[in-house]
Amino acid sequence: MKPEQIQEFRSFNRFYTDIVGLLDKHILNSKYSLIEARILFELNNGKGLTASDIIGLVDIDKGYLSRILKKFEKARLIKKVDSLKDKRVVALQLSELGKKEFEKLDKASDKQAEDLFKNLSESECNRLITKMAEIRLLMKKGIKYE
Amino acid sequence: MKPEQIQEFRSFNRFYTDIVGLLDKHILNSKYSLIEARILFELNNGKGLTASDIIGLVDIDKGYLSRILKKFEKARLIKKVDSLKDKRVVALQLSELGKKEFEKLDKASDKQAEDLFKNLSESECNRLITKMAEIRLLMKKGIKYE
DNA sequence: GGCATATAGTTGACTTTGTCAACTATATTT
DNA sequence: AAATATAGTTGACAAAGTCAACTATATGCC
Repeated sequence: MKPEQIQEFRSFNRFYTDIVGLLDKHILNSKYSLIEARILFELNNGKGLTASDIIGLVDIDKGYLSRILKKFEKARLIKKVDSLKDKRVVALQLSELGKKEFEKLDKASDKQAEDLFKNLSESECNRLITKMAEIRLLMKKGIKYE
Repeated sequence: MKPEQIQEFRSFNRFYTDIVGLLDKHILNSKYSLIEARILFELNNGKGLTASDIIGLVDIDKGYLSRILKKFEKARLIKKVDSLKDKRVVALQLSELGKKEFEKLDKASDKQAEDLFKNLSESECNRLITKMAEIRLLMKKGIKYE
């Protein structure tokens, strides 16, 4: 990759992470931290995940995660179900309350995205999202063989 | 924006921030935190910035920034120059050492980007970076009237 | 079977990062 | 010249994240 391209990439990163950072900051005037919201997302997304599964999905220290999950359990957001075949592992499931809480965050994030792009026309939205999907594909290809 | 587009946007955000998060994490086995590195970047970029300028550029609490700058000064990375016309403000300048330290971080980031994309062809790199620039333009347009 | 090694998750102790409000000093407004 | 605003500092604190030791169970291998 050429030096100017690297500069553009890094400049884009600063720009993009600043924006996402502001969005996250705003959402997170909710009762959940960014990482907690992400864990709720993953729990909603994949049923019966274990703590180890989550670590594979989000890059978090296992001790830290353990405490977050304990907090979630205490707040009745999740249920822990002991695995039968392996007594070390527990499957995690969002409770009804947990799902409701997740839905709230999810709706708020949707709303935020909608607001963010409210000045773009339909065709601009199309172009934007198409480009994001393409970037993702290209980057996945780039990363694959690491 | 359509619901599927919002989903794609948010999914892209998770993907992209995960990657950038990993890159940052790696760089930051250096002696500087992410925010410190960003402040060094801004100081290198704009000469004679004040603390307030930096707050305008990076979204940081002024107390927190004050301490970081004090730390930089102690480490001889910056010089503080009292403004003549307004005795409340101090202009900040990277020292030679500060510039050297910044260069190290900067080179490491460049290298990281280069490695990240080493499996992409020249034309793929072109497409990728072009799309990033386009996304930035579109998003800036979207945000402009907030 | 029985020992060595690996994995899942928990806990304690700790560091780093970030927040908030009060405060000093100077500048600006009225 | 009094009131208000701004730049930056400081103290006290809270939130986020790290690291290693530990328990319990599982797996590989002789």
